[in-house]
Amino acid sequence: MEKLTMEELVNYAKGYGFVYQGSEIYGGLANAWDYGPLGVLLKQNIKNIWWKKFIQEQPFNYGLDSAILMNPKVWVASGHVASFSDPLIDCKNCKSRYRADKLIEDATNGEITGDGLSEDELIKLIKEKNISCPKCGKNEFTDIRKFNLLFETSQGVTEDAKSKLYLRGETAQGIFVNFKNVERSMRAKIPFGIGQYGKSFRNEITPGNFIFRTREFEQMELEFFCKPKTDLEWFGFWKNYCIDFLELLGIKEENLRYRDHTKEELSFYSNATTDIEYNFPFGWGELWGIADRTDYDLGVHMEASNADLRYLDPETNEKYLPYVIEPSVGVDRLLLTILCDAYNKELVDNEERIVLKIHPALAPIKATILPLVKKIHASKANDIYSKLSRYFNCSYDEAGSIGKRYRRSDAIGTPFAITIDDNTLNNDLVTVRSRDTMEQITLKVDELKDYIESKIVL
RNA sequence: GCAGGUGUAGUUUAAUGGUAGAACUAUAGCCUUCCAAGCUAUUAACGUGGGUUCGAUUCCCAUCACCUGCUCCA
Repeated sequence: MEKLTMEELVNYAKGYGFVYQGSEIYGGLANAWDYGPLGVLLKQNIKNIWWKKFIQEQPFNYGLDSAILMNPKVWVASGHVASFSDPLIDCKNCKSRYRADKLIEDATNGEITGDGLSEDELIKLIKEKNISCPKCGKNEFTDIRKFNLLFETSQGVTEDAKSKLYLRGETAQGIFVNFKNVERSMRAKIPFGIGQYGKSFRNEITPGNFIFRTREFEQMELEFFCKPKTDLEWFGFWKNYCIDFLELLGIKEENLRYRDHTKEELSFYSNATTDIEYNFPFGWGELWGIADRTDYDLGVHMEASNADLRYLDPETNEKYLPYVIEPSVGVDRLLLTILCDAYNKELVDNEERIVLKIHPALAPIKATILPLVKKIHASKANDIYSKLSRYFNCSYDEAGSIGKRYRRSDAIGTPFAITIDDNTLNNDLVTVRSRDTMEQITLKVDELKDYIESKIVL
């Protein structure tokens, strides 16, 4: 197959009800996308499988659903209010845009870092050092404009009572502030983890590439708390666990790569970070970041809130601030990855067939029920549909030739097509046709539920 | 945010200063006992807003959205 283009994928996603452009009839809203009937099912499946593998099947992990609106002090303490606002500066001549601190850093070959400097200080430095635009060489810059990556909103009904709030920029902070609650109420012992999924919001400077980078997005985050000095061991454990997870979902290995951050790249608080990248139609992009965040997050919250977030080890009576391993992934990115990876075009008898080869556990529709001849078999087919849809998402299709209906279900990744014919009316036997192999087997109607359930468990 | 490109049914496209033709898809019916068959009918489009003009989908301007590159990227 030729390399899939983003345009083709966007058309496909729209045409089959996975993802639509947001607010489309009003001309859209930049980088806003809505999930359609199949998209929402796929997304739910992704989240459920993540929850199953990262929470349900891990005896030491707990789930959480924290609020999107939090006390703004959380975001001050976490550093998001300060470092989420980049000091941006434009070249008046060629209109190129730079981050003022980066500009200084690059121009001085790293001798001077712009970290922690005020706007005035940055401007002063640029003038003093006679720093010029790397693109056109002129040194006429605009004033610094702050670009806060946190969305702001307000709470309170009257103007006076208005108080500024932020929409959360990540779900992780909701976990950190609940660390003690979970530890106490669940009698949790280190090491243990807290995971949740939910929406986050960032005023990205440059969103784009379909649902890869949007301003409203959904994350699945796990914060795993462990004893200091065991952090690198656990980092390795979760890194491998994430890689295994992607393999389990059937993501092709050749489309994945793992990039360990170098010392220079690491955030100042991080001991280790690995990016799992996927080869998207637009190039390699970060899918999953696994970071050893040390005790940075709990530390800043302990200091800012005055709450004692230390853990008392019941065996050694040591009191310490746990280290945190954070394997955190974007739901939308993972969904995009799954669509790109599973999208196939095949020639069958010189006719093109679109097949979405996703794992049956991810498939939005698990089985489609097809009466071979509408007039004769529709009633029986409806009975079977009612029966099976109690257990999983099914569809029913009586329009067009049987081959056309097979193709339609292939295109949305439905793993099984169940055909009802005279053999069903007389002997309770149905034909089950597989999406991937196009092979057919005959089953008793009563065996259908167990057969399909056995294939959709991960 | 900058530069370039694109914008006609769901998709792919045609033509035109006098409001648009098709193919595929879809829907309904006929036919049909297992891989996009056939026949009949039907729905459906000039991104939005201005301007020029008797008249604009077409020319001009603005805007919006998407694509590519740059920049950015917790």
